[in-house]
Amino acid sequence: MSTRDSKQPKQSMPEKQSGKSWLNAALQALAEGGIDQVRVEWLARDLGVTKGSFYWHFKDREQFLDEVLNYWAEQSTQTVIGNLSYPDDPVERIRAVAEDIVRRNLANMDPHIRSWTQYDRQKTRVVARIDKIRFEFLRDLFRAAGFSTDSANLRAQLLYRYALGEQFILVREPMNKRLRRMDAQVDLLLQQ
Amino acid sequence: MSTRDSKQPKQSMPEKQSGKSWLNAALQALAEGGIDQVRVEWLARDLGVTKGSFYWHFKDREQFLDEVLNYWAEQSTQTVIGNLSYPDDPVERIRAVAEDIVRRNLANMDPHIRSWTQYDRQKTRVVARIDKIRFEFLRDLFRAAGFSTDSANLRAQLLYRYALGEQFILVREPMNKRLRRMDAQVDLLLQQ
DNA sequence: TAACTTCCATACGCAGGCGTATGGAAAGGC
DNA sequence: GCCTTTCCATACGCCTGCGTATGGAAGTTA
Repeated sequence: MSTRDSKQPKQSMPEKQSGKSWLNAALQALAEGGIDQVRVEWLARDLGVTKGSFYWHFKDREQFLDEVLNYWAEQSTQTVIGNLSYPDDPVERIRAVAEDIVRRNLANMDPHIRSWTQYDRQKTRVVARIDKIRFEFLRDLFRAAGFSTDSANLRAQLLYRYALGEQFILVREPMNKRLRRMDAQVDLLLQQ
Repeated sequence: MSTRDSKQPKQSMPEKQSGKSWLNAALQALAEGGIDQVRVEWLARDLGVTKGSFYWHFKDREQFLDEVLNYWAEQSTQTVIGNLSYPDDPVERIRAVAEDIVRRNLANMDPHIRSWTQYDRQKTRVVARIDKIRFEFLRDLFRAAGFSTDSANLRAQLLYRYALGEQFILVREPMNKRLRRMDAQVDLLLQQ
């Protein structure tokens, strides 16, 4: 799996142990200032170590960034599917998901990930895979709410891309107003 | 207006004359590979000249990029408002705009502009101004189509952000399929 | 305690991209 | 026909960030 061909460590998987802190630092830096801020020496300073550490854990910056994307993809699928301690009624689930989208707006990595990966075919495909998973999840919600496959597709696509677009727009409104608006928009999507 | 304090040229406004080619080259490079590809030496190579030209026309890269953004903003408002040789019926105008969004998807600068400006307050505000103009245009279309102000706001926001999100997603479908889908989605938005 | 592994510090070389200094060609003005 | 202005070429210095080489500290194993 790993490209590094050094001897296998004795314990189960200690490779990720300290490498993870680099990955987390990268995601944080990415969210704050874009991929341009993800520089090995800067991350090292953030982590209180030196480049020596980085180049022990990772081959080079390029491979590191690949791992960063995969790392995001992993915990991204986990979050979407894991966070589903949602209500039982499908309509209410749709509302809950929509509310989640609005609330987690600022904490969301999506716009940063997309802005970064937009110009790399490989990375674009990784993101597309995540999109597919999320879309199908949304579509199934609409189907469970009683919509036909075509109808559910339409609504899920509309909602998902709407949510994505939302994140790229500067919004100044207070949270409760945004939530009410989102609610009204979901109403629209729930019409037969 | 201009920050350069050299003597005023005799003719009306020749300053932009040759500077525009740099701005256009910048937009093209931006669309192809992101802001990272907008390097003065690379643009120079694209234009068949050297850096000497660049630093005659512009103070430095930073100010140049500011001008690039303003340049985009200008022709962006012109396009949105100028392209309105659209039909008379408001509903048909909405459809026409939606179709335009789908068709010009690839040619659109928006995702590249946003990916670039996302981490700069000043630039973000410039983009927000454009967003406002476009949104109000869309909202007025829905109002003209008979919707209340609130209702039109809702629908315009939904449509605009949907269109924005669309551009960040890798789409593999053929054009006519995408157009039909967009049509069905506009139907949804046009329900009372 | 000697050897080995793991993890990081230090120091350096190197390339790329920015900006500047300077000269020069072409095109008018007078 | 000179002088000025406009525009660009050439050449250079500099700084930043990447990667590498090497050593060393702490823990582990035998």
